Amino acid sequence: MVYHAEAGAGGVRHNCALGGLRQFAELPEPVRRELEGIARVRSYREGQAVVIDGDKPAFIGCVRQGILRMQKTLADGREHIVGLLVPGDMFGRVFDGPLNFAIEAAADAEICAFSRGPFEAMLERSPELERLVLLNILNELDRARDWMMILANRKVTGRLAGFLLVLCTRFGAIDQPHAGANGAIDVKVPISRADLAHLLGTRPESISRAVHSLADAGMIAIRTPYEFELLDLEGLLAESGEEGAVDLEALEQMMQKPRRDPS
Amino acid sequence: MVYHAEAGAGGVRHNCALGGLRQFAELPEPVRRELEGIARVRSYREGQAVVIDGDKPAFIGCVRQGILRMQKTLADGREHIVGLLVPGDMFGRVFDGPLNFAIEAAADAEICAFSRGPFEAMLERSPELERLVLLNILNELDRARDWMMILANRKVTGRLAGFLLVLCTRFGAIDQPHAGANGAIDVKVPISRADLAHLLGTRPESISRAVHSLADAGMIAIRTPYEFELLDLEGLLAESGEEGAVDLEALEQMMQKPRRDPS
DNA sequence: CGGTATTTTGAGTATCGTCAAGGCCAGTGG
DNA sequence: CCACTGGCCTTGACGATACTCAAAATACCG
Repeated sequence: MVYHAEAGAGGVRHNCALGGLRQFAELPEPVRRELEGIARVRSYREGQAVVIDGDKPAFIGCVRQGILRMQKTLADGREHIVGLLVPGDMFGRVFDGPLNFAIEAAADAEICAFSRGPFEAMLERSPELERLVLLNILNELDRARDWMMILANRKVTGRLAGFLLVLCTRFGAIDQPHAGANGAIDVKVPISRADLAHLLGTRPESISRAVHSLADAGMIAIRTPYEFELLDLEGLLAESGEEGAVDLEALEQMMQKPRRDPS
Repeated sequence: MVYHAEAGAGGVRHNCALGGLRQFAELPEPVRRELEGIARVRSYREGQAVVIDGDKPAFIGCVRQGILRMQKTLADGREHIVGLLVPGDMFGRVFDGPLNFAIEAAADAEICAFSRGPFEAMLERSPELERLVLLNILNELDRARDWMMILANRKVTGRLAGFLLVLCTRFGAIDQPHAGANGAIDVKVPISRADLAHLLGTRPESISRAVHSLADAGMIAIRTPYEFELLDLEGLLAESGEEGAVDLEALEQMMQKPRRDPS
C-alpha cells in the first residue's frame, strides 16, 4: 500500500515553486527570489512515501496541495498517525536530526521542497525567514495541543466532533470548504475510517457508529463516506466540549455566510 | 485554589539566574553574560499562577526547578491540562501573540524569566540563541506528539503506563528519580488524580482503578498515592503499546542498570 | 486529635471493543 | 456488458471496559 518513491521520483518540477504559498509573500523580494532558486515542486500520489521513518530528510518541505500524514511505524508493523499536514504546513526539522516518524501522502499532493543545506544557510542569513519558520513551528505546536484536547475527550462522538471542527477551522481555511446551500459546510475527510480510528484512538466500527450517531442527531449529513456536511456547528462544539480549542466565530466569519443564504 | 501572584510577586531574585540550565552552557560567553543581565529568577508556590490564560506574557520563561502545568480554562470553569513543563523547558511564545492557555505551578517551582523585549532583541542578534530556542520548540513539538500517541491508547491502563514512562524518561532525566534497590525506579506524580484524569481523558475513579490494576499486575508498586515504583518497564511499555514513542533503552542507560539482570 | 479534601471501593449502567456477517463500490477479466 | 473479486464501510450481537453515583477509607493540615 505504500509506494516508495524511487530515486529521483516524486515528480520533480521547477517552475514558480512558491506560487500560492502566501506565508512567503511577506518576505523581502531578494529572499523570496533566492528561495525560489532552491525550491523544487514535488508531486506525490496517494500512498506514496514522502519521508521515511528515521530519515533525516534531504529537504525542508512545505505543502502546496493535498494532505500528508505523519505516522509512526511500530515494531509490530502497525502504523500510528500522529498528525496531518495540509497546505501551508512545513516539515523537516530544520537544524536538527532525523524525524521519528514517516510522512506519506494521504491524498495526491504537491509539496515545495527546499534543499536542506541551502535552506539552513539562508536561515542564518535571513532573520525574516528564520522567524517565519519559528512561527510556523509554534503554530504547529498549538495544533498539537488542540489535538491533545480532542484526544482527551472521553466519548468517540466527542473526539469525532472535535476532529471535524478542526478539519474545517484549520485545514478548511486553505482547502476551501464551500458553504453549502443553507449555510452548512462541506468537509472532505482525507483518510480512511481505519486511519481515522487510529488517529482518534478507537476502532473503525466505532468511528462508523459515531458518524451515524452525529448524523442521527442532525449535526452532520453524510454525503459519501468521505464527505460530510456540518449542519450544527454549535452542537458539534458542545459535543466536543472544547469551548477553548476551536474558534467557532473565526470559522463562521471565514465562511462569510449570511447564514441561511438561499442557493 | 489558584493563588494569583500579585504585581511584583513571584519571589523575584537576581543572582546566577542561568545557573544549572545546561542548555545555555553551549552559548558563547558574551551571549550568556548578556542573557544573565536580562534574567530574573522567580519562585512560585504550588498553585500559583505563572501566566494567565490569554495573556501575552511579559517574559520568556525557562523552568529551573519544579513542575508547571499548562491548562486551558473552559467556558464552564473546568480546566483542561494540555501539558506539563519540567526543568529545562521554555515557554512564552517568542515573537508571537498571547498564549491560549494558562500556566501555573503544579509543585513549588523556580523559573528563569527573560524580559520579552530584550530577549527578542537578543534573538535577532544572536543566531546561536535563536537556534537554541528553535530546537527547544521542536523538542516540545515532539513531546506533544508523544502525548498524542499516549492519549490515543484505548485503555486507561495503557494511557497511564505511557504517562508513567514519559514521566521518567523525559522528566526523570532532570528530576533525578533514583533507582531503587532492585533496579526499580521511583517516580513522583506531580498532579492530583483529578488532574491526571483530565490529562488522560478519563475520570479519577478510573485512574485509581488503573493504578491498582498495574500494581496488581506487578508492574508498579504504590508507595503513596503520589509516589510509585516502576518494577517492570517492559511490561509497562507493552501495556502502553508504544514501541515508538518511549525510548526504553535511554531510560535504562540513564538508570545504569543492566536490563532484566537476574539479581 | 478533629476536620477536610482526596483517594479508594462498590454496584449498576452506558459506552466501546470484538467478532462475524452483510452491503457498497471500483477494478478486473470474461 | 456483466459477473466476479477484493477492499472498505456498515450493522448486529455479545463481552469487556469505563463512567456514574454513592459511600467508605485514607491522607493531609492545622
